[in-house]
Formats: sequence, C-alpha cells, structure tokens
Amino acid sequence: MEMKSVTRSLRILEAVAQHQPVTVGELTKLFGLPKSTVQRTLVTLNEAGWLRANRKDTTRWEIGARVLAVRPAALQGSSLFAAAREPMIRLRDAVNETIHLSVPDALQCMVVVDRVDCTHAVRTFHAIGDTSPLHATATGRAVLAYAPRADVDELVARGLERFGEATPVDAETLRLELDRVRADGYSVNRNQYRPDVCAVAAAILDEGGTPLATVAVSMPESRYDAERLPELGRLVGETAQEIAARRLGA
Amino acid sequence: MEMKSVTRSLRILEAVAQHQPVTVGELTKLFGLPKSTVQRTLVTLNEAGWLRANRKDTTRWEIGARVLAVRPAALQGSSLFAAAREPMIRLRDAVNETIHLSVPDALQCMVVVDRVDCTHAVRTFHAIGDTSPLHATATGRAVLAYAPRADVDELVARGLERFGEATPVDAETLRLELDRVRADGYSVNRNQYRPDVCAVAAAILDEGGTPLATVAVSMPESRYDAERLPELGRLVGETAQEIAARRLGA
DNA sequence: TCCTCCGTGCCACATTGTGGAACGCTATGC
DNA sequence: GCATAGCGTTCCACAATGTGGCACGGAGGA
Repeated sequence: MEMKSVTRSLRILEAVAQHQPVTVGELTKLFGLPKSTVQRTLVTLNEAGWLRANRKDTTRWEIGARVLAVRPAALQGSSLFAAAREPMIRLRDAVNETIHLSVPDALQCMVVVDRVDCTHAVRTFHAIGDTSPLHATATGRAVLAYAPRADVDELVARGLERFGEATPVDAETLRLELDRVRADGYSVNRNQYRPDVCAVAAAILDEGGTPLATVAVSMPESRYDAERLPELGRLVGETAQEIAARRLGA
Repeated sequence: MEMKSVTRSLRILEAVAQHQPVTVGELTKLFGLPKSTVQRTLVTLNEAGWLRANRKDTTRWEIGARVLAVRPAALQGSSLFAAAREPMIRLRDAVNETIHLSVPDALQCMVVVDRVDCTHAVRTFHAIGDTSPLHATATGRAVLAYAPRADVDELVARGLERFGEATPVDAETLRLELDRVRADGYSVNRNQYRPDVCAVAAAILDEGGTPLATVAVSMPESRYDAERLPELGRLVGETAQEIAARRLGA
C-alpha cells in the first residue's frame, strides 16, 4: 500500500504551503529529489487546481484557492466556525488575550482553526492549522474530559510525552485532572506544553454531549494570575456554551 | 505530464470533502473506478494525514484537520483574514445583509474565503470555498477593475459566459462597467450570475494598488433597493479601505 | 441457514512515473 | 562582450509502480 507519487505530491504541497511563494530549485534542495520529479509534481498539482504560479514571478509557486473547498468534517457547512466568531471577539474584548478555536483531529491532536488576537505587544502565537498534543494542553484536556473512557485509555496506552515539568505523564494524574475539568467546566494549562505559555479552555459540546471543539484563552505566563482563574474559567465556559447554542440556532 | 494516480487522489479527496462522511462503495459508484483502486487511495490519503476514519462509523471517511495548515498565499499568516473580520461584522451590523470576503484565484475565478451572516429568514448562501466567475459578479468585477489591462483582455479572449439576461458578455459592455466601478469605488451585480441574487462589492488593494480581495454585501433581489445603492456602495468601499489599512497595521 | 452486499487483501501484468542528461534562458562576473 | 553559473524546462529508455480482477470474511437481511 504505497502510492509513492501521491504521498510525495502531498508532501510537496505542504512544503509549498509553508514556503510559498517557492521555486522548483528550493523544493529540490528541501527534499533532495531530482529537479524533474519535483517539476512534474508541481505541474500536476497545478493542473489539478491546487497550485498556481505567482502572478509577479511566474517561476514561483503558491497554494491555489481550491484547497478552501476541502474542509474538515468538523467545519462542514462552517456552522461551528460562524457561530464561534462573535462570541470569540466578545471574549477577547472582555479579557484582552488571544482566543483560539480548536478541533480534535481523530482524538490524536488538537488543531487551531480560528484565532482572535489581543492587543498586547507580547502575545502567544499559534497559526491556524497548528497542532498540539491532547494530554499536555488546556484545549486537549477540555476535549478529553468529555471523550469516551476507552479513548482516553487508548491515548494513555500510546504513552504521554513530557513537554515540561508539569506535564501530566501518568494515567492517574491525567484522570484526576480530567475529573477536575468536568467539575469546574474548564481546563487549565500552565507551562505544560510550551514554556511560558498558559491557557484556559472549555469544550463546545454537541447535542449528544460529544466535544466538537474548544475555545481557549491563551497568554504568556507573565500575565497569568491564579486569582483571576475562576473568573477566566467562568467567561470561557460561558463562551463555549454560547457557541454551542448558536450553532444549533443557525 | 500525467501523474494519473495523483490527479485521481486529489479528485477523490475533493469528493470526500463534498460527501463526508463517505464510504468506499459510494465513492466507487461516484467515479466508476474499481473498489480496490479507491480503497488503496483512501488508505494512502489517510496515512498522509489528509483523511480520517469517522469516529462513529469507522468505514466512513472524512477530511482530516491537516488540510487547514495548507492555505492560499492570500491568507498566509492570515493577516488579511484577521484584518477583515471585525470590519466585516460592523458592516453586517450596519446593513444586516450577508457579507463575503473573497480572493481571486489566478484571475480565473473568485473564491469565498469568509462570511458573516445576516439575521433575515431569507438570505443568500455561498459556502466558504465556493467559486464564481470574474465577469458576472460584483466581487469579480471589483477585482477586474484594478487588474492589468492585459489580464482583462485575456479573460475576454477566453469568452464571457452568459448566466442571466444582464450578464455582460461582450468586451465593450464589460470595459464600460469596469470604468464605472473605478469611478464609483464599488461594483454592483443584479441577477447577473445567480438568479435573484444581488451584490455590491469593493476591492481591497495592497500598497501597490493590486487587488488582493473583495468585501461584498450579498442579498436577495427582494431586498435590493436602487435608492439605497449609493449609501451601500459608500459603506462597502469604506469597509474595504479599513481592511486594507488594518492589514498593514498588523 | 442461506444469501447478498460491502470492506478488505492479494498478485501477475503493463502502464506509469522516474531521474539522469541535455537544452535554452537570464544574470553575473571577468 | 564573452564566458560561466545557475535556473526552469523538456526528453526518453527503463523498471518500478500502481492497476484492477478476483477472492476472502464478516455483517445484515430474508
């Protein structure tokens, strides 16, 4: 089950996305592949509408708009996306910190799908499309807290990587934390994944109680204040509930 | 320059996006391809992280979140996207009609990249990722008005399809209309592409005067009012300028 | 229980993609 | 102004690669 050419084409597509606008030569160096192979792949992707030549420098390639029609199931019809937008802005206005909307990808990782920035000169930064581990982040644990027990067990069985001193790496610590999240209605991350990054998150649940996504307030440790935590948690939780309600109303 | 397997894989990927969550059998019927071929392709796309098995029915496939990391150049770093968000919401609040943010794809078509909905029971609907022809829509002509003359000529040479009675299909009509757009600062579409759909659009220009994107107010004909047009045009134009200014500020 | 339908796995075949080499162009430097 | 270097592009013989008919096993219905 190989399909080498397909796998390679997708890798090249991803590389173009990261480095656009990019030339054939740059890509050959990046992959160590023959020029003709890369060139052929680019032309094929272009013919399929996924790539296009830059308007100013026609030997540079960039991602075509076609990819926008291909969206993850969680965003289908973009009801979640549209529903989340205004509550996220209000939350940002209330706390002036960067707000993230994230969805779980097959319970393997979380993916940032939208962001509203704060106005501080120093901010946390996560690009749309960035991924993060489930057990080590506020956003991930907000989802895990409402996931089936079996899925959490499976995740634990695969092993919990340590990213910082406070990262929960054994099953018991994680389970206790998830109990706390369910009790409080929000999850917290203090330097457990990226150093100096803290976050407070809450899950957006569908009608059946399945976690679809999360909203999170993300800030540098320098602005994290334990005393503000209950207040922050309440705001984030309310925002999550409002998004869930709006999603159904639309 | 073929790469049949790559082209086919991308087609299948797009089909999955449209029909997710979808089974192998449904796809074989859709394409008339052997089961094993479709199956192999799905497994490959899955291994590459672009597809995921549905959590509830593991024989159904859906798009994975990985695709979000692959974004068109116009949205890179999402500066345009983020800059547009709040002005779009304000415009929606001012007119209570659906607002679209669109980008041109290689001067071949316009692609909807973001949307803010109005509250009316009857609305126009365009999904994110939807495309539309340049000559027949307000959004397309807002871009064409600021595109190089040569590009407009090329477009005309390829032929202007007629979608409705009022669609501009000859070069002269189109050129006069583009002159008007430049003079007024906004473009108008009244049933020229989709029946019963009207829109007013303005281009978002970069520092060099190149059109990057458009903002548009879209409404059913029943709510279109010629007397409101100058007012609408002014609002849309101001929003476009505000987005352009914010994009540079960030 | 039998039958059908569907997702999955297998393998001989030849179609398909591969990549080294050569071409033509532009920019740089002597 | 000529030589050189570096680039994107094109070509083609070779064989590695994907193909698709077939068969398996399990789920659901009659």
